[in-house]
Amino acid sequence: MEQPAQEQIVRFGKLLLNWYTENPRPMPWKNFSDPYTIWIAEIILQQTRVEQGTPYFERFIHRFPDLQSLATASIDDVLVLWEGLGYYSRARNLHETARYVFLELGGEFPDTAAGLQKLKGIGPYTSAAIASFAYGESIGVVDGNVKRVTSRYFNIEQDITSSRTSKFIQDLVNRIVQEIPSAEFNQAIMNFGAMMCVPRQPDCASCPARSTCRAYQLKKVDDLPYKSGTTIKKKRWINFGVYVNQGRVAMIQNKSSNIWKNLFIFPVIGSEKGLGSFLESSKKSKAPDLPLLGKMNWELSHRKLHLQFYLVDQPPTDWEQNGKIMMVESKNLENFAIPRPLRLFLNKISYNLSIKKSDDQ
DNA sequence: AAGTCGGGGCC
DNA sequence: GGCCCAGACTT
Repeated sequence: MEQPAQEQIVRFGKLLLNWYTENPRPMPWKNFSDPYTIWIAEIILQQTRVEQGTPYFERFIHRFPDLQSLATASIDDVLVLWEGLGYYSRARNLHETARYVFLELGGEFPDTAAGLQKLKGIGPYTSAAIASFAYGESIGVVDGNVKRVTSRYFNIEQDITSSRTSKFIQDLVNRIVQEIPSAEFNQAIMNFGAMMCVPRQPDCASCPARSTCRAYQLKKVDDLPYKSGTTIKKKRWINFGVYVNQGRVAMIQNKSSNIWKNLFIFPVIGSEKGLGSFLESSKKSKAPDLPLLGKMNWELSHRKLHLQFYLVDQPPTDWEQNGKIMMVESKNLENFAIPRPLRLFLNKISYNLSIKKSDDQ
């Protein structure tokens, strides 16, 4: 496919810019222009809706207001703030990059997209976002919004998950920001995708771009963007051992799997290797002969987990699972980063924990 | 290019 | 139940 003509992309850019001027969308990180704050916001927003990420951004900036505060913090403290947001490697890379920029680069971020993209956790999208918003570089962002809006407006029929299509769209928006201020255009097209050109049932009747939108003219709005088939989620079964004593709960930091890496979990029953061995095989292990406290199904982006929680009545001396088991006071659990399903389970049994504790006293 | 990384909201 | 979200990294 060939790039659209110059006058087409300029018209497109001006349409979106006009729409953006009349439809502002206040977001807390727009009050900042420094690369650190913009970087934090963009990492939090990766694969995350603005509504979901906003409270995390507020808490994060309050706790780590500048590069030094983040670079000198522990990864466990960062993960506590990240709990519930998912994709925890983002927090790990965030912390590592903060330390690198603070210690090795003298606290100064690279001021170009190419330089920024060398940092861990910063890819094509985030480097372009920081470079345009913080430094005014003429480079376009390509995220899910941009792929959807451009594929519809210009009738791009190629699979948007392919790298060739991403490059085509990157070249397209890069041409636009040669003519139009990059920061404004990037903000405009993402807001336009999130508020007007939405994935399902967009309100094309009130869209200011419909008269020149190719998908609208061809009645293909519902068919674009095109995406190749999705992979099925594999099932996994995991049995956790819940050991409670004097109001304390046995927890262990997960080092054996990339899922929930460095978060704190219950020790896993039936494997000395911990969580990782269960996530490798699809076998449904034999149910242990123990009291079942609860069951829970939990879906990740690529796994369907069947979680079972068993009550264990003996100290977990033989559960050395690539880490050290610690007895955490129930009151202190909030200071640990814990996966969502386990946190929900803990909240459900917290009443029993306190009962147990008062019984012992 | 395909698989791996979370969790929530919407239909 | 499937899809999408201000994606990046690994294989």
